[in-house]
Amino acid sequence: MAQKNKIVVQTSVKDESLIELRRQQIIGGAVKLFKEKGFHRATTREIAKSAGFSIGTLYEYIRTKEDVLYLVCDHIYDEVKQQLAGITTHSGTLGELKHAIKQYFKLIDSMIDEFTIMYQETKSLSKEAMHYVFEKELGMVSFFEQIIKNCMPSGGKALTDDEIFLVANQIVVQGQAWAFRKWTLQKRYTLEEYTNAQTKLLLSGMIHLQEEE
Amino acid sequence: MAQKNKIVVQTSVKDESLIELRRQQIIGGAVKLFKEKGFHRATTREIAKSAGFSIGTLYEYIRTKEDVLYLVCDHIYDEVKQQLAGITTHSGTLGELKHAIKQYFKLIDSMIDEFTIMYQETKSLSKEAMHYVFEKELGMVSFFEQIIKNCMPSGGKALTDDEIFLVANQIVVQGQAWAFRKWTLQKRYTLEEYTNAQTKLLLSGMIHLQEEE
Amino acid sequence: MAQKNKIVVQTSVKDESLIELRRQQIIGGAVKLFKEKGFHRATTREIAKSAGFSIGTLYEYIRTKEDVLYLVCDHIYDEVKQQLAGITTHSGTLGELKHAIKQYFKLIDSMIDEFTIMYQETKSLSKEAMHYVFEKELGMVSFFEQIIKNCMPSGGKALTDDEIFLVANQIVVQGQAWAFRKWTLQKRYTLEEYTNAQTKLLLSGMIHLQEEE
Amino acid sequence: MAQKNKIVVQTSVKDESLIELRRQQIIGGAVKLFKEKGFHRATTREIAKSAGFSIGTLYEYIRTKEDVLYLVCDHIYDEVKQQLAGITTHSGTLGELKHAIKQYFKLIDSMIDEFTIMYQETKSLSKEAMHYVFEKELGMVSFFEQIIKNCMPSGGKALTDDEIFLVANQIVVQGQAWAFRKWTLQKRYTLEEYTNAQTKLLLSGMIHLQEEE
DNA sequence: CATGAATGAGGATTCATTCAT
DNA sequence: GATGAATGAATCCTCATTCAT
Repeated sequence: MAQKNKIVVQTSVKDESLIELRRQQIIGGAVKLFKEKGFHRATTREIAKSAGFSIGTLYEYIRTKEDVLYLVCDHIYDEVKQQLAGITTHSGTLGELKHAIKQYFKLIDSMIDEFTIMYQETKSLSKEAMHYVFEKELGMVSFFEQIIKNCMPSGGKALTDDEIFLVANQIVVQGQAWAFRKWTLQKRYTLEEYTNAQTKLLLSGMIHLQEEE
Repeated sequence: MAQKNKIVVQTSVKDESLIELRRQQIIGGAVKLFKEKGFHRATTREIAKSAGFSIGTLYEYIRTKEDVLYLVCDHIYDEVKQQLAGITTHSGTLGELKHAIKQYFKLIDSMIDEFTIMYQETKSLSKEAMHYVFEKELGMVSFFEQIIKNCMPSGGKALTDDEIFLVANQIVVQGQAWAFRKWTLQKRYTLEEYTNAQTKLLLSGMIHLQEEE
Repeated sequence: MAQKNKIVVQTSVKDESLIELRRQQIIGGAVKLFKEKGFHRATTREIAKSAGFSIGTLYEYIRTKEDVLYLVCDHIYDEVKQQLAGITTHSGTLGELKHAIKQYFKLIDSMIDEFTIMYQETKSLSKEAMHYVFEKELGMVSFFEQIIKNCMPSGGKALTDDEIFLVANQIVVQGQAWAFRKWTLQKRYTLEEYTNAQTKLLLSGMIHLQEEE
Repeated sequence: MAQKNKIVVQTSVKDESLIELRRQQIIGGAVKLFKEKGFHRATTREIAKSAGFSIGTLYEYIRTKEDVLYLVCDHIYDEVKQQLAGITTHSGTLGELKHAIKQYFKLIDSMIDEFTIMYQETKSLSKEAMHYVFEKELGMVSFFEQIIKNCMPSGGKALTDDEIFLVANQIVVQGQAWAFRKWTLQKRYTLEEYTNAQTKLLLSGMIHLQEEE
């Protein structure tokens, strides 16, 4: 999940720590707003207000409205990256994979609004920013690919790279599914139950994959 | 996947068959446009033009721009419903499930634009329309629930309803994932390969689910 | 109240009696509608519907939307003219004036909607049509001028033409006032009471006018 | 003519004195325009231009086009209120009434455009705003009721409340009549002459009212 | 004669962005 | 650095009018 080419959102303000503070305010305000009415229906005035300052000030820290969306998306990945980074025990056991999944699902649940926004508004980003977001996506997939590769029981036929890729995708997607479909999944599962059930299903499938042939 | 309370998009035109024709034109034009620039960036004038007539005429067949989005969403489900309806062989075998998945994935691949639009713009619908779309979603899930229930090998411990629900959700979500992530999945898999791999993984997991305990 | 230069509303229909019928329908429908929402807020579609036929048909009997307004205004004056024509007893007494006022007020009360419309929408007419309406107004004033002139008690100093004109205007205006201010006048007066009180006040003032000097 | 519940026209601008300034500009521009083409035919762009700024700016000071009309109506009453307030000498003589009438008629003559607009476009206001305007109307009537009550010569039978109300209405209406009918009245009377003649007629009638019984 | 589908100019309103204070 | 008033392009939607059937 290496972070490269972070796109720079231009500012006319010099004080770096102030920039950081204001951006946190912008992101916070924007997330609340975007969740409620979506990126397009939220006005810059509202974003500024929700962030706690005037439009004039908002525009001291961003160049265009789209920047706000990018800021939000970027922030999510930073968070994800940071959180997942601390997970891997490098024990190379199935337990590690289970743990990673659990943490990932937890993370998503705690940032449901952010994730929902990101996946629904991504296409409103410029090609450049969209590309950056896609890269982050791939980073998450390869994070899980790595763990899977390391934890597969050494005995038996190894999974092919493509199979590992598929499973990693599954994990990432099913995590996102919790964000998008919480409204219905919740009726039957708590996050914990959902996590366990998905994990069981996934690992079970994964382990028996080679035998099926 | 029973269809209930279809929301009526008001028209000031009386000729039913003309309405049908024009709406097909609207949907066709809108899908092309929405895919390209998203619902919000597409103007009503563009929609009309893309449909092949004037805004005036467009507004004879819809009430608001949102109606166009609803028309698109509704059309997708009608298509899905119709296509899937012809699938089930009622053989009650695993083969039936495999077949259903295959057809569903095929269907999604053939309507990728429409699906992408629907999932990204859903929140721009009115509460009422959104509810209707959600219902359709649930319809698809229960379609697969039904097939799964019927095809599980009779021997062995039966899956619980919640487990069946989870697997059905998996299928629906992984189908959608093909639409959203085709850009990356495609690099490694053709649709056929993706379908096979996913099916194998899923069935494998499902079948061994009870033994794991 | 001589009627001159009636403006012709062009028609593409030949049958005279049909034209008459359709126009009555148009006027009837329009009055109802205009009262409710005003000339500008009423659409031609609504007018047609309210008249009982399609817009296509409506436009067979008028050239523009304004024609409808003119039709309504013209109709009112025709009615007023016809009704007042039968009033004058030519007795040349104060009783005649009283009677004329009473009938005029009655007439207005029975056509309140039409009058209200006419006075509020007049300026939406073309210069030409507006001029025609103004002429009709003057016709009404001179109708009363005539009666006043004839009924003044021969003894005493005669009223000047300007004074007669003023009184005639008073009558016309107070009649209209009943239409515009019925919402408040009604709380204290029935039409009959209002008529009597106004008449008393007016005649009283008129009669004593010369003595005041 | 107590002023209650002034309806608030929402603004997104905070500087109160700027609001006041801009509103005066809006009212000024609007009156000119409305007089010329009526409320409905005047576009918001024209209003803005006539006021001296862009539509964007116009909409910083109003919410809807109707607000402009309300602003105009409200402004008229404020003017009337202020002007009439300074009139009453509280001498309780007929002279006071005469003076009040004279001032009122003068006021109307100086605001002919505004009055004409108000009476012709009132029905385009929302129920709420219309109600407010009606209230102001009543305020004017009771202003004159008060003066009449105080100035009637103490000898002789007193006028009933209903009669006073009627006379007050007369005054208000005949003032308005000068605005609506200036086009014809002017041919025979200057404002001064009209005022005198009307006053004479009215007072004459009023004074002799009781004797007539 | 009657119908109603088609048209598109026109109008109200919004909102991202700028810039003087 | 912060503010918020000003701007006007852009957008949704309406509706008078026409014309083919």
